[in-house]
Amino acid sequence: MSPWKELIEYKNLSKLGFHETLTGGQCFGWNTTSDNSWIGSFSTKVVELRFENRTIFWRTSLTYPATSEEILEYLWVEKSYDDAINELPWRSDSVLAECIEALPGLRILKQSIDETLFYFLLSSAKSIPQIQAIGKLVFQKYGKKLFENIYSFPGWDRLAQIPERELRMLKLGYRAKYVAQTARFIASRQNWLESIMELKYADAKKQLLRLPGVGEKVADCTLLFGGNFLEAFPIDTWIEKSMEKRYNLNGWNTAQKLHFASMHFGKFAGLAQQFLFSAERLKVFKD
DNA sequence: TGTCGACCTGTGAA
DNA sequence: ATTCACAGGTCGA
Repeated sequence: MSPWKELIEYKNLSKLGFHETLTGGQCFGWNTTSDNSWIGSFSTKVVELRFENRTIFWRTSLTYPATSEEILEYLWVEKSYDDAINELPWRSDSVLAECIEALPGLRILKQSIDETLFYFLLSSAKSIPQIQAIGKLVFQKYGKKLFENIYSFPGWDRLAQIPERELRMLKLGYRAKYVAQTARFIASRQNWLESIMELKYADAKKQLLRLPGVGEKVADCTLLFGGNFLEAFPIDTWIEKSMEKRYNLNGWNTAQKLHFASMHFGKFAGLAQQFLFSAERLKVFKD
């Protein structure tokens, strides 16, 4: 590992918000190394981050290094994040205001779409630690070793060569079929997944829904966390409860809730979603 | 269009 | 020890 360096001093960031960003279920490749540090990888670059006195420090692997610019981009530490927060309707929405106040600096990471799709194909009826665990088994067996205990995403072309039964042995359960079939779909269409990012949100979502194992929720997670579509608003069980309880949307169906989210939260609805999700999960509200 | 059970497996509470 | 519900869902009837 390289020596520690200062990445940025960042006053609108809390340890909780940062921790939740890295381990709260939008990504699955980070592990805590101490009370205030985390190690993980993105795009085959290995990085350790530390949060201290409102400052982020970083160091990187010597064989798979990242630059500070790449880390800042991955973490969405840019003015556009502050602008996005500013555009959310927290001034007139006390629920959202409370979430943002409780989790300063919570953000959407800029992950790669292929790896993000893979993880969320595994996500149904699994807890966050389990998604992380079974994902890691696949990385370990078919990916490249980047660092002690850190392996790379094997890629869809590689996954397409693996029989479903072999994936089942890695504890994927019925998700093995989703991964195997999706891998074959993607591998047989050159540049199909990457080209989705050039589309408009609605069209990109429509394309992803063609994949086996990808329903509305997984499609939105993939687009929000892996495609930088910040208007995507994944509705999972937590958000479902949040919208019914906090916004009195009992009896509304999914399409109606999505419409509400789009109207009320606007083009950064996905960021709002992350605040609502984490606040609900971490029990920020007294109920 | 809306509802319901099956689908794998692990974990934690009763 | 054994059961049972539930876990950031999707699919097909």
